[in-house]
Amino acid sequence: MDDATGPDGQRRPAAPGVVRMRDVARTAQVSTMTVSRALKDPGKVSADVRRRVEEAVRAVGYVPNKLAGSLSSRRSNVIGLVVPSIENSLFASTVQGISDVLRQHDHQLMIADSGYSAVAEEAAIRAFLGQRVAGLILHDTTHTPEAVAMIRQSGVPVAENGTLTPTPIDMVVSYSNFDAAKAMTLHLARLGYRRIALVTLPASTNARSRDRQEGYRAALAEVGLPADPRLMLEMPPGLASGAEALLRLLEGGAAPDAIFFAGDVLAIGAVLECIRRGWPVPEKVAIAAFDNIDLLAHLVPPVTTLRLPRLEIGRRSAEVLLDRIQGRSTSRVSIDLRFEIIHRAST
Amino acid sequence: MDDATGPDGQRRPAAPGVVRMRDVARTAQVSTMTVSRALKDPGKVSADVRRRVEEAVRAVGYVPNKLAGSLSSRRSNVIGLVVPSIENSLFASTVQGISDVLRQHDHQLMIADSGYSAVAEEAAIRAFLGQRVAGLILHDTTHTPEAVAMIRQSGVPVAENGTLTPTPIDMVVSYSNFDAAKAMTLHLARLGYRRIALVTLPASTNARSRDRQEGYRAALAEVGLPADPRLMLEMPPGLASGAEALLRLLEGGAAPDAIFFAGDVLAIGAVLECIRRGWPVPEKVAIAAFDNIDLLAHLVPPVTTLRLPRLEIGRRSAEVLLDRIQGRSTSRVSIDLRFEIIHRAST
DNA sequence: TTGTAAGCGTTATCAA
DNA sequence: TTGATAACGCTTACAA
Repeated sequence: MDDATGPDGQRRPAAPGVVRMRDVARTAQVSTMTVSRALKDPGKVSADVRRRVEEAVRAVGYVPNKLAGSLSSRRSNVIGLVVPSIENSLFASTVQGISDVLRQHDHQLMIADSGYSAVAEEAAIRAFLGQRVAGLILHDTTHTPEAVAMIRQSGVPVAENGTLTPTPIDMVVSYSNFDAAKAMTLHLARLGYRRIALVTLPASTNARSRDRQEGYRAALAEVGLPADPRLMLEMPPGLASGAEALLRLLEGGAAPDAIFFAGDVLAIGAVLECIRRGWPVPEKVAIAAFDNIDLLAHLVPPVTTLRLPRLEIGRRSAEVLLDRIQGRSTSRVSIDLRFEIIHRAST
Repeated sequence: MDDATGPDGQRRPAAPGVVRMRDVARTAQVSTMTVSRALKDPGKVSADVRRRVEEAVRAVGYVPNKLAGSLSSRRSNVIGLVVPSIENSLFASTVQGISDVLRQHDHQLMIADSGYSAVAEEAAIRAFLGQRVAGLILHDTTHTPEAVAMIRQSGVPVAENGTLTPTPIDMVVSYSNFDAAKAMTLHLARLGYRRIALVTLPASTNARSRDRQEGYRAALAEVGLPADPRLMLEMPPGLASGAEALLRLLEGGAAPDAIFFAGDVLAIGAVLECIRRGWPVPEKVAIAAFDNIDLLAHLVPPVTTLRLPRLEIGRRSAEVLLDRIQGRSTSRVSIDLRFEIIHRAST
């Protein structure tokens, strides 16, 4: 057993309370290797040793150093997650799902946000790879070429979440924004609406918005409704934005009979504006939303929307990563999770 | 310069694409130490070497291994955060604030949620200490004794966020739940309301709720209003809960003229219930909320509430930790951030 | 079942 | 300004 005070090398001293495996080993009268075994694979040591080690761990207050462990074993138990915005509560369920699964499997979650910028995402990915994460979860599906190259070179498994992209880096776990927007548009058409407007977030920087626009157009084509460009609007996120979109559409020269708000909290802003003005929904105009925000069920009237598998996306993403990390699978899965239309009084 | 293929020790092979500092060193024709210097402190190497190293880094696609770096330097750039719930959007702003500051200072964020359980919080803290985080941010201010002991022994700086506790482990960055609840209650009294009800989340497990109840009582005492126990309610979180609280209070035998919802989205649920029933607010009953959720400003009527420094709490927490980590400060600060009453039409 | 030695990829230290 | 060497605290590989 070696001594902590080396002959010369005076490094930055460890914090006073820092306990190393060798301290446990000394207390338990065994080698560090035996401590290591007793901790990770208790079946491999004698009952007596196991007991002594456990006791020593408690006595000295030992917390194993994962940095050293991971460096040595070349194995990490940290997963890196990049979301466009931490503050946006739509992503919160997904993060919760990821966190739940990781906790059960003794893994940790590192999180960063890109502010909807691919360049910032690249920086976050580089930092995560520097931390030698065992896997990555990315909400966005568009990345800088450098980011993709780094990930490929590192060999780290990746799950992408934002939309069911046909060209994933590795694995995708999502629902189809195209299918979802198409399904809701068809639903509105089936209810008899003929002038269905679509409001999305700006599509130029957002693959999800683009997919939704295409799904909407596909639905119109399918039922033989004309695609009036005056009925398609792109708005910034926010409640006020939804109200503004409503007014612009209704007071323009080509008023819709239904508006499908396919983004953020736009629909809520619109319904509140209707309440404010005393406009009856759906008589004045029908309103549909895109996400199962709790509030939509409690608005007046309750709002028709899509139930998206946000939590499940998180859970499954974590699961497919763990499957790969723990060698249970080598396949590059693409998981299409299901959505559902929740019909309520607003349409 | 040594060779990667050792004489015998056949460990788990590194991933194919993994590049080490020695690869950069070989390419740039310098020692690893010089590469290390060129990367961390470019001023300490010659311009020529700097250029060669930079080029080599790019050529081989080198991403420094922080695990090895932190192990060797005994310095980490990871901060651990434990929140009660990831999904609860009230914490999202704080997380965003933390993340913003950390990114600017090249630090990473690890996040875990405790599900409002001190035992789960302890497990998360143990895991973080195992990762040798440089600092901890805890939303809760009540912890298991073991958790406190571990943190103390580790010497890691901690910032607590939930309420302005008089007995922090180390540092606190928060607002006073007592003062905030008191201020709003006084505000209602000043507006002429005489039967002011308080609805909080269950106080038995939540220090924040307790502080708010005490602030409410203190305000009543100060203005000489009686504290009618029938006017104090504890409810689980959620929109439906708010509606239920409203009905219970108004249809009980001791109807209030104002209700102060000091928790979660309770106030929103109550206002929506009023809209549903056509009850005029504040004529039928005045309603005040506790948090600056965007939606409150857009409801009908807009709801009086408190502007709490959620984002700022995150930013300041990260800042005081970094101050300590980087040796700019040794003091155990306690920061009382300010709140503000936003008076709107609902009261 | 237990221990010894080497090495994980970096940085601190000291010497040149 | 640069490099050689010894840690950092753990686990792998192998020997006893």
